Amino acid sequence: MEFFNKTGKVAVGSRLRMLTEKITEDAAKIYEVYGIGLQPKWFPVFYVLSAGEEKTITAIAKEIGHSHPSVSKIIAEMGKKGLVAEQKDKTDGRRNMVSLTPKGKEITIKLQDQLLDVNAAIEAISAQTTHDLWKAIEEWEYLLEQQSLLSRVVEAHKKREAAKVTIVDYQPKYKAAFKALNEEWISTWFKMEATDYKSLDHPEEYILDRGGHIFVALYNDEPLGVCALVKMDDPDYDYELAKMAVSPKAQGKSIGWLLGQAIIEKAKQLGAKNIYLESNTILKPAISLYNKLGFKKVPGRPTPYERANIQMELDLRS
Amino acid sequence: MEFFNKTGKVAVGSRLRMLTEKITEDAAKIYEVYGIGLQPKWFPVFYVLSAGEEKTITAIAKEIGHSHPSVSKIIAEMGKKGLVAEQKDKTDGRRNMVSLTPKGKEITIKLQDQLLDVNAAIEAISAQTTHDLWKAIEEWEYLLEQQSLLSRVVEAHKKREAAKVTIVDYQPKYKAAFKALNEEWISTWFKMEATDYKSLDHPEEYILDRGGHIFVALYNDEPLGVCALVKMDDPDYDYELAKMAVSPKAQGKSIGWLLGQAIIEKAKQLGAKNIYLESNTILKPAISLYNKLGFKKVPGRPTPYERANIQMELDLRS
DNA sequence: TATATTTGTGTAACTGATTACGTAATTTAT
DNA sequence: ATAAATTACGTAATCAGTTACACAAATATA
Repeated sequence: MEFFNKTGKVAVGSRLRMLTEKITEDAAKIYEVYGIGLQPKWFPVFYVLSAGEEKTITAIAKEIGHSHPSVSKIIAEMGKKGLVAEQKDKTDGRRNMVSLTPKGKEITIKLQDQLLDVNAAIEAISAQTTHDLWKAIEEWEYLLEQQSLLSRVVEAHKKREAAKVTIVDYQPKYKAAFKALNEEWISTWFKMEATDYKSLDHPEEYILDRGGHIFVALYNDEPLGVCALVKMDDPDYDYELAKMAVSPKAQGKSIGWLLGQAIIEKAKQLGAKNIYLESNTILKPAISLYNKLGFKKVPGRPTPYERANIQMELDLRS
Repeated sequence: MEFFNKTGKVAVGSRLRMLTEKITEDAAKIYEVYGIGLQPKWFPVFYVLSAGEEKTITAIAKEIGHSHPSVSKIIAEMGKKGLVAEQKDKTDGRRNMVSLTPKGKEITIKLQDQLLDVNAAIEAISAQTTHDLWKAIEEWEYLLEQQSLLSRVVEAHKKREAAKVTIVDYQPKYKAAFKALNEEWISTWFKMEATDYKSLDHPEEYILDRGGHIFVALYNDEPLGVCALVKMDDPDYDYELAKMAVSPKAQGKSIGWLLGQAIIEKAKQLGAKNIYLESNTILKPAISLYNKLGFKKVPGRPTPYERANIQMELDLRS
């Protein structure tokens, strides 16, 4: 299919479907040629029953990977043709025990030849290919079980978006953004406190001039995230990670992560032995980000903020 | 899927279907996440239209490998959402020209990002596999186009059946079969002639004792085919292939082919320079077999048989 | 022991494709 | 110029699966 060369691999789904269709179409004809009176779609069910044991509908469904209504329907159809017998389980009234009838077993024998021939034909095709379809499917099944396609795509999206984000040093022109981004989340969850106004209205005096740093995350030259590294006057801690704020419209771009990384990098450059932070457990994504960055919870300390109910630290020496 | 390890490759169809399903299921979710308002099944249609040109329903169907009703339905759905516009062709009243609306074109741009991410995710999966699914599908598509699965299976069947056939030298116990098998086809198509009775009732005297040979094809020890190599008293020809007969219930076992091969082999051993035969053009499969064996039509010669209307020879020296 | 939860199954409705068929417009052949 | 064949396309029915839901039976829990 010329078409698929253009679209690229996004169309694996469509392409797989078409190959599947072609094969099942021929499968139907093959069953007809051998005149066994078995519908191709019955095959998986028939196959598991051919071992001889009685099985329940759900057990069959689980084994062949179909939904149970699908098996239920197939069994009904096969029953009509006299290939299977259904019987309620005596000890468990819910169970419908299914097994092959003598007529069904007869077909098992006839089917052997067909299976041999189909297998031979498929092996012959495989022998002519340099890429093994069977094994490739197996690998895909495994990998998709590890992580779904969806979450892989989301991951790819984040990675690509993150590449568009640049982290830069604070400049006076970002003053408004620094305040606005912080005010946005603070007033959403809590209310602005006096200490907030001090540092947000005067970042130069209260943060930079005292040996701190501020980073700004730009996306298309627009400041969508900010974060400060504040020098602390404390025997236990050198710096505090504070005023981390990311615009809600910039979700999924890893801005928080990139800002955190920049802050940690800067602290290391400054020879800090650790970083301290205060937050609130109501801010789940924030706490989860801090965890990912390596911060650990520590016992509470005095704080000027009402909203702080959790303290964390990152040890830079380990 | 454990199940597929048991069934062997007969179940490629089922297995492919399940992988396809898993992928398309996630595809649906992916479209949802990106919030583009495009249904996954619309993608192929959307894609070909995104080039910008107006296209007819059937042209799209052909390009993406769907049936035209499928495209017709998809276009109707997309039309309802205002993504495509339909317009009757002025010069050809049958044609329904379809193109993207401005709204549809807008989506094209939004879709770019999604395609990038999905492609990246799939490439990431591919990178982790040792067997390339994409290329494997391509190979299968190609090989199935060359020869359908059905005809490959039929071929495998013939080959397997042929392996069960053994060609043996004539023995007195096959005398009845030699006559019966020949009488069967002769009286079906023509009527038995005096010359027939001579050689069928007395094969030893009329064929073997005069330097000829008879081969019998056995299937499960049952004689289902016979053929004679008769010494000729003729300056042009050494031997005649005659009394070839295969039971109609033994179709698809290549018995004719195997007998023919044995006869030719024997003639070569005997140092014959050629083999002659007479037949009737009404016997299509026989003539086709003789052709496959290498016999060529030659001008008519005197013959004791009324039914002969074609003569052929095989040159063993070339 | 009474209640809640889980399990096994069947029915109904949906889905994304197909084939079959009908109709109208166009093209080809006589 | 007319008849026959082909082409474009829509509608209906079908197919092989699915999910959603209902209900009874069995099991777990308070």
